[in-house]
Amino acid sequence: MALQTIREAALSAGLPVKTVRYYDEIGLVRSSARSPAGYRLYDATACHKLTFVQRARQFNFSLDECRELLDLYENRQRPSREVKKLALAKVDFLQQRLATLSDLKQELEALAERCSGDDRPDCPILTAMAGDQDADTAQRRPRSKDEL
Amino acid sequence: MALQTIREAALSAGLPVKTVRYYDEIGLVRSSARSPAGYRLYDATACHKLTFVQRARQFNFSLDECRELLDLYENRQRPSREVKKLALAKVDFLQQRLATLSDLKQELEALAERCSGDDRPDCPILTAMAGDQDADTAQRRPRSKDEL
DNA sequence: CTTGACCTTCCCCTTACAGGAAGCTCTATA
DNA sequence: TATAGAGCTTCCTGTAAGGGGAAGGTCAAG
Repeated sequence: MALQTIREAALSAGLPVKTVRYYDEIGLVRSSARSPAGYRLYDATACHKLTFVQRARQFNFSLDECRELLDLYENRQRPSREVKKLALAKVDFLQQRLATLSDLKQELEALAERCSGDDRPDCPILTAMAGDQDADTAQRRPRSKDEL
Repeated sequence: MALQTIREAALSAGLPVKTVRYYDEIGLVRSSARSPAGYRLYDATACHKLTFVQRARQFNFSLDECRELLDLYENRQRPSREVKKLALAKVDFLQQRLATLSDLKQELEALAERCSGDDRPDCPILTAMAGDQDADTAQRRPRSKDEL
């Protein structure tokens, strides 16, 4: 298979051109060569890596994690243990996030349910946010690092 | 109640000082005054607003949404309808996120389960990301805007 | 009088790109 | 062969919501 332009490579991996250029720039997936005019060129291996990263991204892995996974994938000696570790860590992460979001949704749903949603101004949602009932609970739960 | 320094206000709202300064800077919650030396000073109302925003943030509202909620809260004429609309939109948003993350977690869990996780290098996780089975599915699902 | 805690502004860093400007290159068509 | 249009390049700016830290002013206590 011949070398591909950035557009073709991006298309085959299901990524925007800008993203592919970015991956090259940060050294995550380098273009395999440059044309005399300076155009990025991608061979089959590079295209493959782009696809790999695209999939890993769909599984919610960060670019740094993708880098690790690519390394593991490329290193034919790596033990599957390490990959599994990464995957399970991600599963844990997702589990946490799910629990938090689920709680959040329930609380918000409950508040919304008690709101008349008409022309009257009384609203339990605003009251809940304005009230001082658990001012120090907030202290103890200062917005976890892992956003969302 | 006397005016409070930024630290005291931050503490009472359960927010980092940097955050309170940031809210002032972007005009979300302005400090009510400045000391002769230029120190930010917060009165009870300002502190109240900080707490309000902190709570709204815990409910996953963006700063822009917090601004809207604050407006609604301050405007004694607003109909509760608008607040409810915002809340329900957020609930919808959370619902979407939950569904996506849940799917993701299940897929990843399934993959991890099939990985031996030992010294051998074969790993279905990496295989799944490297495989070409649904190269165009990726095309049709080009990473939704609503991240995570 | 000095130390240490607190405050100020200013600037860069983060994630993972998107949008756009200025300018070069390639191809197809008139 | 000239030119239009698509495609490529680099560079710059912006996003959300602050965090980290430098340089420097301020305040209360010992």
